[in-house]
Amino acid sequence: MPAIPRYYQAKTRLLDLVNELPDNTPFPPERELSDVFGMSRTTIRKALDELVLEGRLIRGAGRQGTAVAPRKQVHRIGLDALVQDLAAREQVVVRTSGAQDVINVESVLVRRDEPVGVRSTCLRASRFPGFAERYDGTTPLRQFLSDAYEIRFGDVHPWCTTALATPRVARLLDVRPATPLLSVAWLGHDLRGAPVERSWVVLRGDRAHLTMQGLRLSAPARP
Amino acid sequence: MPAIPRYYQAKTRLLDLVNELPDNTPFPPERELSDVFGMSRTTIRKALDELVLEGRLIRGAGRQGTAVAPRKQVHRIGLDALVQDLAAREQVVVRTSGAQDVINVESVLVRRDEPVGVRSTCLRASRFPGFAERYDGTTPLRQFLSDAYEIRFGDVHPWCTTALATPRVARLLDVRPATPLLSVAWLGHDLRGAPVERSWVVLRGDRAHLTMQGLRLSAPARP
DNA sequence: CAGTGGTCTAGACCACTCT
DNA sequence: GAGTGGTCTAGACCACTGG
Repeated sequence: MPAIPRYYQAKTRLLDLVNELPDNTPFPPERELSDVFGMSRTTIRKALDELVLEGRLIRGAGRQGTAVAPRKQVHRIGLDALVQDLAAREQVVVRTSGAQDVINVESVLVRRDEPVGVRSTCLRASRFPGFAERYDGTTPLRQFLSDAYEIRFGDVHPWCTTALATPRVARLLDVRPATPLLSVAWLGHDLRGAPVERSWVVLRGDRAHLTMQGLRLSAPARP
Repeated sequence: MPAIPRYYQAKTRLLDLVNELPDNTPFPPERELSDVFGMSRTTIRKALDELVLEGRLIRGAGRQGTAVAPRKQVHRIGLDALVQDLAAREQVVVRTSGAQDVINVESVLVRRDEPVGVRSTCLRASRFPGFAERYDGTTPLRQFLSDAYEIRFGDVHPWCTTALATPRVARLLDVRPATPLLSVAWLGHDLRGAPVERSWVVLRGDRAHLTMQGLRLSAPARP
C-alpha cells in the first residue's frame, strides 16, 4: 500500500478546489479531472465519492453533472419531537401484518420540502383493534394512542447509532444506497411497564442534527 | 443504469452466504468469488465493501484474508458518561496551542480492550492557568474542573449526527478512513451561562450504541 | 445529439501475512 | 514463496439530461 494513496492526494486537491468555489458552481467532469490529474477515472471517482459522502459535492444525473454542494442547511430536530411524533411528516402509511399481529406506521420526515428522515413504529394489532381504520395519519401517534386507547406512556430510553441506507430507505430519502445515516430507536412502555410501541428513526446526517434538550445529567461522582 | 446493479445482486448472494456461516469463518478470496460469480473482481469488491461497512465481514491484511465478522458485541455507552467523561479511557493527551489560547484534551474510549470512540475537549487556556501541568489525565475532566477551578456546570444540550473518519481518527479507532461514525457534540456552560468547554465525541457505530437514559419527555400537546 | 455520471471488465503491481 | 486484500489503469457500455 502506498504511504498516501493517489485517490487521497486527489481528494485533498479536489477539496481545496471545492473550498475556493461558490455554492452550486458546476464542477469539472470526471474525465477532465482524470486527464488533468493524470489519474484514471476510477481513482478520481473514489476521491469524488468521499467528497459526495461528506456533502461537499452533489452529483446529478445526465447532463447535470457534479456541482459544489450548497452550504448545508442543517435542521435541528429534537429527540422529543421524534418520540412524540411531532415532526413534519409526509407519506404516512399504515401497514398491517395480520399473521404476525403487527401494525406498522411509517412516515417521511420533511424539512423545507426536503426529506430528512424516516420514522417507523410497530404496534401490536391485538392491543389496538381497528387502528388502521381509526388512525387518520395526521395526529401525532402518541397523542392518538393516548386519546383513542387511553395509553399513558412512561419514560423512554432511546439509543442511537449509525446505519446504512437500504435501497428502500435510500429511495425515500433521495440518497444513494449504503449512504450512512443516523439511527435512533426506542421502546415505548406504558406506566405499568408493558411494552406498547417499538420505534425506529433514520436521519440524513448531512441534513439533520439530533438535539437532546431534555438531558438530565447526573451529579459528578464525589469520593 | 441497470434496474438492479450486478454488484447489488452479488451483495445479496454474499449476504446469504454470510448468514449461513458461523462467526470467524474464513470467507472465499475475492478472486475466487469473481470467478464463481462470473463478475470482475472490482464488482465483487464493491459488494464486499458494503458488507464490511455494515460489519458483516472483516478484512485482514496479507494472508489473513476476509472472514465472517463475529456477532457484534455492541457496547451501550451512556450520553451521561460521555459528557461527564466517565467512560474508560486510554491515550489521554493534553495539547496546548498558546497562540490561540486553546487547550485540547483528547482520549480514546475503550471497551474490552477495543477502541470504540474518541473524545476531544477544548478549553480556554487563559481560564484554566496551569492546566497542562495540574491535570493528571485520569480524573474525569468535569470533576477535575470542578475541584481544581471551582467550575459549576449547567445543563448541556448535546447534538448528534454522522461523520466520516478522518485518517487520523481512523488510525485511533482501527477503522479505514471514511468509515461512517456517530458524532456527539456539546457546549458546556457554567451556571452563569458562560461557555467553559467545547466537546466532541465520535463513536464506532458498529461497536457502540449511544444511550440516553435521562430523557425528559414533554407532555403531549393538547388542544 | 453530445456529454455526463453509474457501472463493469480484465488486467496489473504492491505490501503484507501466513506457512 | 504463495496468496491475500489495497490500489490503480485504460478501456467499455449504459441511462439519463440538457441544448
